[in-house]
Amino acid sequence: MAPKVSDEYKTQKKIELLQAAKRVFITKGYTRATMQDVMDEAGVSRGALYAYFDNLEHLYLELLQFEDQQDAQFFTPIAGETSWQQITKWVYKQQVEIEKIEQTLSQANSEFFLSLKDQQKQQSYPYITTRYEKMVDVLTAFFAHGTATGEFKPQLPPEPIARYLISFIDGLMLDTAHLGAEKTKVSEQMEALLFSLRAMLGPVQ
Amino acid sequence: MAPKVSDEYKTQKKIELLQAAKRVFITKGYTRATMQDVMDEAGVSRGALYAYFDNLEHLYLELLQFEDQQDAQFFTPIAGETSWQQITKWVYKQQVEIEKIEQTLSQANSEFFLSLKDQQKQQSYPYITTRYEKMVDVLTAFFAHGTATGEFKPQLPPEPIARYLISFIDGLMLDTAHLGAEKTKVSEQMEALLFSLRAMLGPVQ
DNA sequence: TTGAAAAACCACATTGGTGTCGTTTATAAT
DNA sequence: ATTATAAACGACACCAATGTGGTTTTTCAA
Repeated sequence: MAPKVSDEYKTQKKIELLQAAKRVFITKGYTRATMQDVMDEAGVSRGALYAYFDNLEHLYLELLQFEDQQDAQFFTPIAGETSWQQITKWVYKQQVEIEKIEQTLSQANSEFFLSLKDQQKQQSYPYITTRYEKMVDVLTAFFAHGTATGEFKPQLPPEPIARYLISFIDGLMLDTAHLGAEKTKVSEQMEALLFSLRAMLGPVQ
Repeated sequence: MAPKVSDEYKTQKKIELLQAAKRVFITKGYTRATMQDVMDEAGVSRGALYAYFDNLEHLYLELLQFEDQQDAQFFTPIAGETSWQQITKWVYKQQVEIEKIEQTLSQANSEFFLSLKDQQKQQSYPYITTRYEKMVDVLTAFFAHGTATGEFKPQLPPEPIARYLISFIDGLMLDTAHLGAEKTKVSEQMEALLFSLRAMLGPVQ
């Protein structure tokens, strides 16, 4: 006997489908995207797509995880750079990301998270709820490290600073997704953010 | 001859329907709410509801305007209170609002705004796009006033501070709508906000 | 080469909601 | 009372999208 294609094949195909889905989500957002759109974009039949993903929600969730496994390491201490330099760089990276928000998944992400308000769903996707916590942890650890080296003299505990930073970025993304980068004056706001961070962290430099 | 019910009647009925709709939007958000839900909640027939509102979008827009015509005057200078006291109060009011986010329209609002990403729609509803601008103006004027009286010694121009403040609040709302008020630690973040504002505005006191 | 098994196709039944429209009911001026 | 008129009703046709399952096509080991 002899069935089947290689083990590779399926995961490769899956990645292909995820990439097509990503394109769809970027242009249509989450709410207005459909399985049909993904089929069309991937040039694949209904049955094929459903063989890999049960529904749009699962599809998005997989995409989210796939994308996530990229970043993460931005906040591990780097030799030869001060923590303040690192965070300045990160802020700038966020700015660039937000300024070309039309070409990112930010909008779709917001929609996706909002669409999960359904109680039941939230609990069945622990991944979603731990994402925020993880980011808080990473930032908190980063601030703690900067403090330990004597570079920061924080005026507030590190964790609230971390949460505060996340809220601001999320809000700026939301507003910019809605109004456009010119209307929200992204770069001016980033200046204000850096000013605030400096005040809260009291970097020595 | 003689037709018709009173002129009052219709506007009264409309308000009734808007209130029913509000309850629906609070519990289901915007995306998952349907005209059917509103009919059920209001105890009214399909035809009746459509006689007042063409579709869900128009319905929400009218509700939004109806709700908006409440606030507005929070940032007009008040005799016997410093600007810093006023803004502290406002921040606290926001905190309370966000902490009971399950009973407000915040979630529905976010969803509604996001759902308008469609280019065409955005332009046909100038009200939506000017809402943000109006809030920026109000806050900017408020900061400028506090500066004119010598109470603030701002380290940044007032407008970026205003936008920055709005972004943070929007982000905190978004995250809290998604994760709940305990997970986001609303009050700690508000402390951080006040700290930042103090640093940016340099209030004398 | 052949044939078993999986991958892909696609037609179909189903769902859930929308907006319309002909009909019934209620209102109030005469 | 009568009657013109508008408000409210609810059945219906429609649409867009979903998920299923029987069929065809590929693939690859024997």
